[in-house]
Amino acid sequence: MASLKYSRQREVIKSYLSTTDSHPTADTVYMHVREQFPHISLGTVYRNLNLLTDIGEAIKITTPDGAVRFDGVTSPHYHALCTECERLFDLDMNVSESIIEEARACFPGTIHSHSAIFYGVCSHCLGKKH
Amino acid sequence: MASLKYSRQREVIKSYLSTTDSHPTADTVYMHVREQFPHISLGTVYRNLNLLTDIGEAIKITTPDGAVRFDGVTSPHYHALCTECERLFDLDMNVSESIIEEARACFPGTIHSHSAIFYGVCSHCLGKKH
DNA sequence: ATCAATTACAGTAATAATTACTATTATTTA
DNA sequence: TAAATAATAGTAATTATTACTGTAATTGAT
Repeated sequence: MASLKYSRQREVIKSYLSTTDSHPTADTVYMHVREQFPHISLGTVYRNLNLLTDIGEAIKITTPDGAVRFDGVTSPHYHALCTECERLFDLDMNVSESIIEEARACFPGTIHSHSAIFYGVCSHCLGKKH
Repeated sequence: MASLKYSRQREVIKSYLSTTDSHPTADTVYMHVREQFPHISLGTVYRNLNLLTDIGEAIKITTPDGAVRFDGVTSPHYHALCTECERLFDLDMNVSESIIEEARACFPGTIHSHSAIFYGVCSHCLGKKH
């Protein structure tokens, strides 16, 4: 019960997420999806983004400035945030097993996952200086 | 110019942060600080928490559910979030240098810092089960 | 100590992001 | 094809945070 029903809106949202690596916010998703679905409502975008996150077909990333962004790449990976342009990048880097072991060793409980964000300046912004 | 002026309110906020490791939200800080300062306004709490963060006397941590929490411990450290009770813990664990090196190796830009949160179940919640 | 300049405050209004609600529409099941 | 269920659009409500404004506190110089 409470089974998932197909919806064209959700498919468009999913497909948009799968074609971008820009880690869009809900509002950005809304703007893009409206091109194919002019009458979609922002609430529908929110509901589906959260739903996709719940069923593991998207990842929700909250950056320190409070912005909530979505990622269609669901395999565990780290991110880099450019502190100049606020762009968020996927890092093509293995998730560290040793850091999990270390964390487990110093936390009196269980640890099942972790996330990390690296802060820096992207090559694009480095090029811009001077 | 725009120099910092003493305020008793800010001192009380700072002192509260220094005596707790509960990583309170702005609202929680507000509630506690009001015991000593019944007429303090929530805006003052927000302004000072952000100010303290800006001058490096506090750290702002945003958890995936969007909650913004503050930490009076300003030395770099990792956190563990209990997914049952939502409590946030400081991890007494060295910040990994190797993970920074790895990240630098695969990001075409500079990296100056990073943060990590581990997700799991704390000992208190583990004890509660069954 | 007093005064002028500046910063901070309390209290309130405004904003922004997200969620909740409701009547209607689309999808699924039988 | 009809009944049951879930999803939608559109709107209202909620929550967290910031902005505004007149007053109060702090500072630095006389």
